[in-house]
Amino acid sequence: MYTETATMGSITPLRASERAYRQLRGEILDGVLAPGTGLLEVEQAERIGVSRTPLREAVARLIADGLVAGRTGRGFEVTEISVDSIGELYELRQALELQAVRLAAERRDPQAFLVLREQFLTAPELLLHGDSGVRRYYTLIEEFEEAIDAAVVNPFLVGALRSVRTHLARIRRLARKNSLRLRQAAAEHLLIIDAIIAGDPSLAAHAAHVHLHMSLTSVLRAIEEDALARGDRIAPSETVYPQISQSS
Amino acid sequence: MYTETATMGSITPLRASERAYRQLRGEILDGVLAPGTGLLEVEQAERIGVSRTPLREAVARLIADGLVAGRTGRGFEVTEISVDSIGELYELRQALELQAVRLAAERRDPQAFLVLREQFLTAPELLLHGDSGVRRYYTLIEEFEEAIDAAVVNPFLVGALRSVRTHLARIRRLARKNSLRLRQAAAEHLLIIDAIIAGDPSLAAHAAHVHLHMSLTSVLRAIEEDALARGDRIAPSETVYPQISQSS
DNA sequence: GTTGCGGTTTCTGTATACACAAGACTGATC
DNA sequence: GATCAGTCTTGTGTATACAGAAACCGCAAC
Repeated sequence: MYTETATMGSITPLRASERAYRQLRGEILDGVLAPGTGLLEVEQAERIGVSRTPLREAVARLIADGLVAGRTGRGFEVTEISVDSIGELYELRQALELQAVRLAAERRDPQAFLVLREQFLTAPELLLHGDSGVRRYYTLIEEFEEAIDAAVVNPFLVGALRSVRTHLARIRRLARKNSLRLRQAAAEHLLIIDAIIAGDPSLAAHAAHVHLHMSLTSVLRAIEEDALARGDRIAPSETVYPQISQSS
Repeated sequence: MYTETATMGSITPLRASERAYRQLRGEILDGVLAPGTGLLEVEQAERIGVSRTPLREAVARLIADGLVAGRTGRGFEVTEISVDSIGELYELRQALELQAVRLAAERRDPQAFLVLREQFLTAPELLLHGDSGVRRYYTLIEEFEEAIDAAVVNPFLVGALRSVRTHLARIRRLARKNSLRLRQAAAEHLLIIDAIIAGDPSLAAHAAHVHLHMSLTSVLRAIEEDALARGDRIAPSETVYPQISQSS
């Protein structure tokens, strides 16, 4: 959004602030910088190899993204992800994605989604091919999201969606999905795509609603199982939807 | 969100970057800095009375808000508001506000909305009292929005709503509403409030949908009338929804 | 043992200086 | 007279220096 390098692939030396932003953002999304980690300006500036000025600009952008929060006195810290915040994020996600697929169904270029449809049909087979298949599947999801963005046109809505996807990327790391769930998800996506091709906004929205419900349920269950496997004590009454204290 | 001055009213000297941000933001929202205005760092830093470093931080936040866009070569500029972008903003607004009132109806504290209800009942009377009445009415709207935010709880959703409201503030300036429309709007708000009090999410969402539709129609008509009054040539076929070229 | 106060240290917030790049202007040549 | 090239101006991107403030540590008193 800042530096247009559309013509050629990042031949531009890239500004220091942009480098710092991308590196920090990447490290936060990959979990290298764990939630709650306290960061100091000088320390990070040295590590990344830029001076404090561009680093501060990068941090300002991360704060705007909601990936980092300014601490009162000392430095800044990577924001926490609580189970509550996952539910909250999905409430926003639902509002945005239902609207997005609705508009996409009204305005779509059928051709683009017909191509996507073919690819999603091969997903179950794809997911039998181990880790590389899973990666290929995730690129497919990205192409799907890009097709939606292109069909929706609306920059405000697309911007809000991008923000949500940033946080989703962090959550995905928390609960790596099993391949059974991924096959289900592919089928759910196929339904949404069919509705969009058919130009049926209402069906597209309802299919997306179903998908998001399944997705949230799966994520929460995976997190819960991870917690149990690590031996965290969870009271029996809370096993279905464990309530963890909320930051923010 | 940055500086907590909850205890006392802005006794804190306030950081230079924060001052620059608030001043620029205020001037953009009030239209003092018109859309399309080109801004230069040195020039603005001098005018506001801060050095370039905090000014750049302020501009970075404004860019994140979508109020300002970086120009390729020279400086930055206040973003344009096209008629298309108003429609697009309302598409996002609809997604967010319908979800918000839905959740508010589920989670609300009835007491807060009963108080609001009483106040909104007096709105038609209030709006007979000229300009001060109109200002009082707008504070009422703000209280309504705050009550929704409090009832929704969800920080992600509330954050997205705040962003939308920022852009709405600019649009309101473009098309100052007549008092007839404001009385209608008050009645529409009352319906939403009643639905929330009744704990009926679906009714609340539908009432909000109606309100937004009326609001958008009114805004577009007001802008069109302004354009005609200024003598702008609009082709007859475009009178209902004039299509103006889109920035962003 | 705990609590309060003061000194010290470290970190942020801001200003400023410097380097590099992109336009603009001027002069020369065709 | 027009066009191109070189220089010059101007503005951003970055580094760094300085000042003020907040946290930490130690000491002392209760």
